[in-house]
Amino acid sequence: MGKGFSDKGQGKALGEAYFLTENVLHLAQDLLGKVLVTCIDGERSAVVISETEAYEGPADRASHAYGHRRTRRTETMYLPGGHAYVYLCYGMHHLFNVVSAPAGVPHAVLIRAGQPLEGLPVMLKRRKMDKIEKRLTAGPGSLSRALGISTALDGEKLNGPKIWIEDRGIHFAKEEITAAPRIGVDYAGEHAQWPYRFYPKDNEWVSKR
DNA sequence: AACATGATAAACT
DNA sequence: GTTTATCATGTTC
Repeated sequence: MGKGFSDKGQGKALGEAYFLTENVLHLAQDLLGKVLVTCIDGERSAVVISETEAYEGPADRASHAYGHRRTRRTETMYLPGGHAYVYLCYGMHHLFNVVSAPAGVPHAVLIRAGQPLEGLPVMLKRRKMDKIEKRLTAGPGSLSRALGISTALDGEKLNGPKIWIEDRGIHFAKEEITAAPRIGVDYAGEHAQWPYRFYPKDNEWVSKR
């Protein structure tokens, strides 16, 4: 069951300024409820963001940019906020991150799950599914697959025409958000326990409780 | 060799 | 229904 979010009201695409904050923990929480829209090969789809993880660049052992590491892959994270960082994980999953903070500060927010909002038929087709279930858009790999996001979008600006984020007025207060350790970052030692993963309390469109 | 995962199957409660 | 194990897969370091 959904919360019955309307898909009628068109929102306004968020501009670059929104993504320039260095407070990536706040941004990760503020992105909950925002609408992630893609238009790939003319096929449009959108979800309400329902699970995020903050990666605090240089200070965060779980981040690809820990210690200001610069490689061909991580170069995207050093772009100014408002770009897409998409990389291949485990050889098959295209994980989508929102680059944040000013140029040179490699913070990012991993988008882990969303609630389907627009383009359900094309999302089902991309996922090779025939009916809607939670796993359609839960988990970063599944979400990207449903939205048609691939590493072809790495470094793309989040102001369209292929991918952008809208504010349609859905917002969660801090008390409505659960903070928990991030998934799949055990290699990061103590940093793996940091509560940098966020989702709205009682939201069912979350990859793991 | 490691990796910010997901699908599946088998063996549980 | 839930937990647990296994493995597919390819880029990066």
